[in-house]
Formats: sequence, structure tokens, C-alpha cells
Amino acid sequence: MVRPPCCDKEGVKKGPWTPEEDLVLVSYIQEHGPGNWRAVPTRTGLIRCSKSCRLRWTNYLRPGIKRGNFTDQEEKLIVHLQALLGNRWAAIASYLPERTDNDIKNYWNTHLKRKLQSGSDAAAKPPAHRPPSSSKGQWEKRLQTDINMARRALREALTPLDDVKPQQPDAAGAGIVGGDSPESSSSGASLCSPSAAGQYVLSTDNISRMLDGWASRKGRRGGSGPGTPGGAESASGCSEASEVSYGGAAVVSAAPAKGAPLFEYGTQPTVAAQQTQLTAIESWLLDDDSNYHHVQSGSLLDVAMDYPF
DNA sequence: AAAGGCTGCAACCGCATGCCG
DNA sequence: GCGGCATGCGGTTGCAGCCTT
Repeated sequence: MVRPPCCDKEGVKKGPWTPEEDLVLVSYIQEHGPGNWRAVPTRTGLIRCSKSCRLRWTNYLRPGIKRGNFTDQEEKLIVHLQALLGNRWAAIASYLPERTDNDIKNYWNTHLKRKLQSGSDAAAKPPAHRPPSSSKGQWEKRLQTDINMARRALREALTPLDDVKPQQPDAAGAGIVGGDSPESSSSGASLCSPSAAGQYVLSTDNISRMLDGWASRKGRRGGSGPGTPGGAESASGCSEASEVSYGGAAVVSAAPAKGAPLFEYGTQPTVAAQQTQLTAIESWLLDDDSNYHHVQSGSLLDVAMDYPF
């Protein structure tokens, strides 16, 4: 099926977004919520492709995105997940709610791949990716298998060796996956507890912070990009508990395309909410074995520290 | 100090997938 | 069941800033 381009290539602006465009987009989304991207350019007057708007929002303007300075934990988790899942960046990103798939992909391509290559053959080869010829059903089966595999392997990776018990591959997966796997929900909405994931902040505070970022940016593309709203924060290496919390990519992409957004504006999620997310991830990973001994404190990322390069 | 190469990252492109009439 | 539309995803590119010589 030959599809026309998603948007008229003529008369559509391309290239870096200006602060003004960002503001228009943010204002619109603040009012209407993300989704219905097709309508965004016409309603906002932006001379941009709908895809471009969506990308800009999800990769850059969405609140709660942490930029730059990947921590060791994050790095190792990415390496591990990449080995397990291959280049399924959206799936990987679902484990790092503050990071976008694009960010992770870039980081992998520019840092980790090289690091692993030079750092010997310690890194496992990624599994075969989605076979182009596989049918939808096969792909879903494969995906589910991958998820189960990832869960098991992650658990093993995150746990002392002598604690590892033999697993029953599919008994576990059925429960959590249940047709709403992290991947199948595009960015892993199911990973986080609805209460925590179902809301994020897009407050005037964020916008003003964003504008501060633009105002303060000089010379370089914001250290982490042109007019990077969070540039200053990320440059300082703030990797822990950014003050803006949210449901992650999952929330945005989980928002119904033609309906009310799932999130609530103006709510200020707490650190507890963030912890809930990680706890949810951990329990998701471990819930198929209630007797399983796993790390009692700290986050998934903490444990990932053990991953050897 | 200048030039050329390198690096990092935002954004684009095209295909895949999901949803709806 | 089919076709079309909207969105998601991953690969790739372009370019600004940094680094090295």
C-alpha cells in the first residue's frame, strides 16, 4: 500500500524549532493535551508537519524529561536491556521513564556502542530483531517471548547468582503482558502504576522554566540542544529526582488519540510517586515469583550497577 | 590563531502498527 | 474483512560546537 507523505512537504517548515514555536506548541498542548497531532499544525498555525510536532513534544518539550549526563546505572541498564531486547529503543525507554527513546538511541550510538566495542566482547550480542517477514501474530508471540526473556534475564542480572531460581517461562508473562506489553503499548504505559503514570505536570512553572532556558542559552545549542529548557539542569548532572515528575513517555503515548488526555494538569507528583513507578517496575519484573528474593531497597537502577561492561 | 576533523544531538524520513468506519 | 488515516518506531542525516593539530 503506497502511502502519501504524512504531510505536505511543500510549505512545511523544517529544521530546528524556535522558542516561539515551542511556546505555541506547549501552550496548545497545555490546553488540549497531546494527541490528535494531525490537527495541531492547523489549530496552532505552526508551519510544521504533525509528525514534527509530536516528535518535538515527546522528545523535547514533554515535562519531566531528563537530558544529558546518563548515570552509570542508566548506562548499564541500557546496555543490559539492549543486549536483551536489541534496538527496541521504545521498549528500553520504558524502563527509563525520564529518558526518551531518541535520547537513548543517540546515547547508545554515540557512547555505548563505541564503549562496548573498545571494551572487549563483554557485551552480549543483541538478539535477532523483528524479522521483516514475520506476521503480526508471530511478532506478538515473539515480543511476548522477548519480554519474558527480558524479565528473567533482568532478574538474574539484578540478583545474586545463588538466588536465581529456575523459571517457568510463560506462566509469568501471561499475567503481566496480557495484551498490553510495554512495547505493545508503544512506550510501556503498563509498566507504571496508573496512579503514578497517569499524570504528569505541565504547569506554568514548567513553561517559565523552559523560557528561562531559552533566555539563558548562549552560543552552544543549550548544552543539550537549542534552547533546551532543561539544559542547565542536565548540565549539572542532576540525575536524581528532578522536581518535575510525570508518567513518562508512556503517559503521552498512552493518551487516547481521539479523546481526553489521561493526565491532569497542575498536579504536582511527589517523590513518592516516582518511587512508586520504580517499585512498579520491580514488581512487574518480579511478580511471577512472589517468593523470589530480590533487592529490597533502592531502585532498579541501583541494582543495575552490578552489570559488568 | 586557524583549519580540519570529530562528536553529540535534534530532527527528518519511511515503514510498521493500531484504530476506526 | 478491507481500506484509509493517525500515530509510533527505528534508522539516518545535518549541523553546530568542540577538539586536535
